[in-house]
Amino acid sequence: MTVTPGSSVPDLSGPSDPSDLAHLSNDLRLTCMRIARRVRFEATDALAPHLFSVLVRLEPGPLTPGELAEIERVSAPSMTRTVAALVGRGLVTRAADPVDRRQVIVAITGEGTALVAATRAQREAWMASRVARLTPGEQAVLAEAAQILAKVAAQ
Amino acid sequence: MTVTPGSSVPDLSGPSDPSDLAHLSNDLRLTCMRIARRVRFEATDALAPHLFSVLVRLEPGPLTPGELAEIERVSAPSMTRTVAALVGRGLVTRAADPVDRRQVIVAITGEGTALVAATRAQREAWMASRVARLTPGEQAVLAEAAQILAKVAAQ
DNA sequence: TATTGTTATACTCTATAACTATA
DNA sequence: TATAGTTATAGAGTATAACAATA
Repeated sequence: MTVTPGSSVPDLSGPSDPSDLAHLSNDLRLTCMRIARRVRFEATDALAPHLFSVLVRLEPGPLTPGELAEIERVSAPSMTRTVAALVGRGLVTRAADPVDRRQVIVAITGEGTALVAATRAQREAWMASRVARLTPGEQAVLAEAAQILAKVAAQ
Repeated sequence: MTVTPGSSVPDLSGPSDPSDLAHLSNDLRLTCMRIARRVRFEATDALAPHLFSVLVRLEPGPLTPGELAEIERVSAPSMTRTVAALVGRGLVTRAADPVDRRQVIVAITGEGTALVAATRAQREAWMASRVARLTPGEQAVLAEAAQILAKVAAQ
């Protein structure tokens, strides 16, 4: 590695050879997967992953079952069941579309929004408590890295 | 944020108030989860997640079904099925323990090892191709960040 | 009698195919 | 005739409870 381990001052010349680059990308990948796993694991998820995922999709606004099935990449019958489960828990509502009555409008309820917020808060608390223990210098590096990683994820 | 967005030189004073810290930890968490998701999604996994996970556990050495069930946090009957599926694909072998004949020794095969290696290479390639597009300065920041994040994950 | 692992049975989530209602 | 969604049925995965083999 061309970067000194443990130093808080990054070597801005960056990795000098392909081997370093391979190590870096692999370390990053593994670390991100571990953190994601820990975050998911620590949270006492009150809802199964597929139900929670749909709930999050509905936060910006109502969608039809067909749209949800496409976004979540599951079949239409699967989404019918998933929506039914969420309706049964009072987390979403189903309503007939007034214009095209073949369609159904699925919308998140106040209870659903609250559940998503609570889960987010729980996951955020896990991460925040760990980041808070780092030195200001380390936090600054992570602040930089967060923006770079966001670009990587968006590619 | 006290850190200039887009700058390649981190502000080593770090976030100055709790709100920044909350934002940072949340950004990091979301970004890590997105990258983990993308990596898993992009890889054309030839094996279901639970099968792959067991295979990885067996890489260091053979284990019994009971040990695997505890590590993977599933029931013993579930592990019986999982091991049977892996045996059916030729990825692991089952053998009676010569000492305690109640026990079964599950070991990864050459084919199993090759499959794990191929999947790893695929996942690494996805990440490496994206990291390679970054500037040397950005890569240097990520190299620093990878070490800090590893500490966070290990906590 | 305790332990290791398997078989029996049931529940959940998934899918494809067939069906209903609407356009 | 085409489209949106649901119901019918089947295939994996999970679990608990009952069982067989071994210590």
